[in-house]
Amino acid sequence: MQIQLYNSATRQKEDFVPNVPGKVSMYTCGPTVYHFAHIGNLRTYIMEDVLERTFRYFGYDVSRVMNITDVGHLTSDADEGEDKMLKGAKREKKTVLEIAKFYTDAFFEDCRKLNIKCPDTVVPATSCIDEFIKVIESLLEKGYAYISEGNVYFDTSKLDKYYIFNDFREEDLAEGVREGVEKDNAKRNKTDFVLWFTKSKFEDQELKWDSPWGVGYPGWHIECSCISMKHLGEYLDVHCGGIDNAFPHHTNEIAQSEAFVGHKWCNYWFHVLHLNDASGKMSKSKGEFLTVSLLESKGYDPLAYRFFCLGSHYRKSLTFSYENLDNAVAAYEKLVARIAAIKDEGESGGAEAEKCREAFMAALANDVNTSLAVTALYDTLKANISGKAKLELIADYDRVLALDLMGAAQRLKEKQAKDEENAADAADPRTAHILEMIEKRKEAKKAKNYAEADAIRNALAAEGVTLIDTPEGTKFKIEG
RNA sequence: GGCGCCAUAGCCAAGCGGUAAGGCAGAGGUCUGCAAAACCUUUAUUCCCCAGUUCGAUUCUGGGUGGCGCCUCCA
Repeated sequence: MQIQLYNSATRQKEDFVPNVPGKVSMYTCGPTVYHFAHIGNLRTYIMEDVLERTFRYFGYDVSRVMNITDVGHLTSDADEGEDKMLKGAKREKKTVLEIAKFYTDAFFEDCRKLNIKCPDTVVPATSCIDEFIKVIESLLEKGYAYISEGNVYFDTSKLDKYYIFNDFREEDLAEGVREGVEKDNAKRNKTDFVLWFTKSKFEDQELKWDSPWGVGYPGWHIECSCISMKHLGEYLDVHCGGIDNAFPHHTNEIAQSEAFVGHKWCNYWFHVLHLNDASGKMSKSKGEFLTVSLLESKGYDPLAYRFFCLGSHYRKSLTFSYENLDNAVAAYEKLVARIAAIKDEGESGGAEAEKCREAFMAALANDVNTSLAVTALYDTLKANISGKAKLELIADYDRVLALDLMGAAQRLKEKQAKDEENAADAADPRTAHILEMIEKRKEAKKAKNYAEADAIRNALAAEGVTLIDTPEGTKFKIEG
């Protein structure tokens, strides 16, 4: 089955054809590690993870690279013109590299909880300074870059076509739109950007390296271009990132990478739209700082958040609210319970099962339509096939959805089995107590003293014990 | 100011020229003394508004309205 992907560079859905048959090279812009990631950042990583898993599901051999931005950059959330990394370091009285390490670990811990597969190759920007310098030197040699007031700039006027994702007109570009971003008079063109800084905007820039142009640090865009080319070569299949990076970051990456290699660099651009809250774009400094840990502390399973993300398409902005999350939680728990109730019996596979699988694949092949893929999962649950075939399919789908469906169902079944075991274990004092109450309630019911019966049920409920009346008698469930 | 994306039931959301998927919530039912759980049934004469193209438009075109994003380092 042919995968189709929307390509931001051409603004249309295209057949996905990799440079090397059967192999996909994939680059993902990673986090800037000066603070915890919020769940909006993580939405992008979840959807990129689904993309990678989709490629693998379709049999591609995927090489995926992600950078870690541990070189300081201008802060923009509540911008005070201070280096982000340094700001984090000051806040926590640690060195910049300690901060980077701490938040890199925290990022991958969040990923682990969300079942986001760690990319094959993760590269901190600070480990590639030599590569950055080499590429910048080459760009200077080729005439695509110039030195002005100590900094090295990329000369965008040397390009036939600079804008890729938006059709801006030069004169309409507003400079310094964001607070704290000042107009740089050393640039020849409005759109030129820094490849190497020697004059830090910040007095106390901490991380600096020697270079042919003096002690300084690399510009932001060069980092991704170099890391990608170093690990994935001159021809890249897919480049991913949040939509906010389309301009200027990805536009600049294309400019410098193609100027460097002298030919087209990346074929497909995969941009994930933002998670918003009621007031708009989520940020680290505005409103509640929504992290995975915060959700966990409120009792939410991180995978319920993943399920929430899967319910919508990556190219549509998504609005977060606790109401919406609760909706996803209820749906996720119900889904797991339905899977746990499936009996593993009957024939595996079959023509009908294959139809289900094809519907699931078709959803993914259609520009990673996760919402339809989830629908395909529900349809499989309802399909007229054996329990065994259903379980096989669900386990198979979960290679992409990564909702730990089988694991969660297994744990639910074990819990149910344990509850039954507890119910049978009259030697346990708590169980003995519950059984005694159930017996009393039974007698009250027999005597049609329903007020008494309900009082007993309520008393047990207050202890976290839920009674379930079944034709075979009263069973109970202990919370937690 | 410019550029881009989006608008479908109470909520989330798919579909994008042939007469509105799916999920959550709700309602009704089976079961129950009543609940809970489970299961079954059900829930948009209509897709922001106005024109146009068409035999036919939620889907295409034009014009509005509203929301969101980007415009030098936020995913």
